[in-house]
Amino acid sequence: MSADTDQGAVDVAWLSAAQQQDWAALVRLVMTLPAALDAQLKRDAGVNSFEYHLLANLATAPDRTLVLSDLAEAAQGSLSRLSHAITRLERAGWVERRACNDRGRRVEARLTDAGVAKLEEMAPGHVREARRLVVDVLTPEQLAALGEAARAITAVTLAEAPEACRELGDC
Amino acid sequence: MSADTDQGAVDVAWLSAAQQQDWAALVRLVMTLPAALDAQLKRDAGVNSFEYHLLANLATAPDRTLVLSDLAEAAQGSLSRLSHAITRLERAGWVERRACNDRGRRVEARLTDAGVAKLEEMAPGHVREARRLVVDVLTPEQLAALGEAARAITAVTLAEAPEACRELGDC
DNA sequence: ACGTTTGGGTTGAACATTCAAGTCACCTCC
DNA sequence: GGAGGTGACTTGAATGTTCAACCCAAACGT
Repeated sequence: MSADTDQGAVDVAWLSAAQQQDWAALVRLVMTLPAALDAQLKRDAGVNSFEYHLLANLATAPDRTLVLSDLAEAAQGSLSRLSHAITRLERAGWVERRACNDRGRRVEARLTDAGVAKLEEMAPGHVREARRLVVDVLTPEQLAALGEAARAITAVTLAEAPEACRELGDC
Repeated sequence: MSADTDQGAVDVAWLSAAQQQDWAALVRLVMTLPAALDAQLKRDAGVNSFEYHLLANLATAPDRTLVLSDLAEAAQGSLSRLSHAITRLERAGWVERRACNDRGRRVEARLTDAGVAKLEEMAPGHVREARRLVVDVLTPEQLAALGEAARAITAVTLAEAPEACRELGDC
């Protein structure tokens, strides 16, 4: 269809049988693991994993506060997605927005006490799920290898994520 | 909040520093890799990865045809999500629905010739992206280890996926 | 001083996904 | 031979995400 992206079929090396197996396993992983984690959070705490990550990121930030664009980068989401999400969290009383007098038009989000409480309430269940689905089903060596592979891959994907390119100064 | 799920904070073993590192790397992986793959497909072919998987699954099925519930299971999505997605693909002319005279109220989806063409047009780009983001950044041993870990994890997550429990006879 | 550009956010409409309800065909069991 | 189940979808409304447009404040250039 789109005639401009037609370097199309020029000689793409296909994958070996073993590579295909591993690729397929990875695809199944990235399809089912986030879904499972999301389901647990939704069921037990009524938040989705993006919102969870927002709260978690704020909790570890100095003064439980972050400028929105930094938070967006940390949680790997667009500013728009973040803005909508913060609106929901604000409505729930877990974070509050406030303009920072600093410079420009920046806004920062701060985790409220209720937000801290909420996070402390749901963190154990989340960790339990992380153990049950990942940590406990792998040997220590397997987990280490998985982490290493994940770091190698995200070295590429993070460098290209529209939100994170500032970190590497390449855009 | 929900007082019934309150085995809450009872003594959850937290993760070691190394485990936390690996867990965090995995989380970043499952946040960014699907997003990157999705973006490539959307940009170059105008479909999302769920739709791509539907077409790919149909392409390898006998007579390029699958009963919807089997397809939903294969692509790890709810029947409802599938139904909406098939409607879109049908509108684009890449698949067609037809009742199968078989028994019950089953419906099957068949990949049309246009669908085959579309898939052949976009597969190379997708494979190239898979190489670029995953296969080529890992050593063969790392890829194999990743595949192994992924299989261990999905052994749990797939067994619990509401759509896939039939396979293991546990529901 | 005054336009222009850039950075940082917000907003609303379009689109995708989920959730709950509804439909229809077949089966089973009084 | 109806009454109630069950399996396999469909549908519409609610929710979440993306996309494009917009707004405002500060910095830059002349």
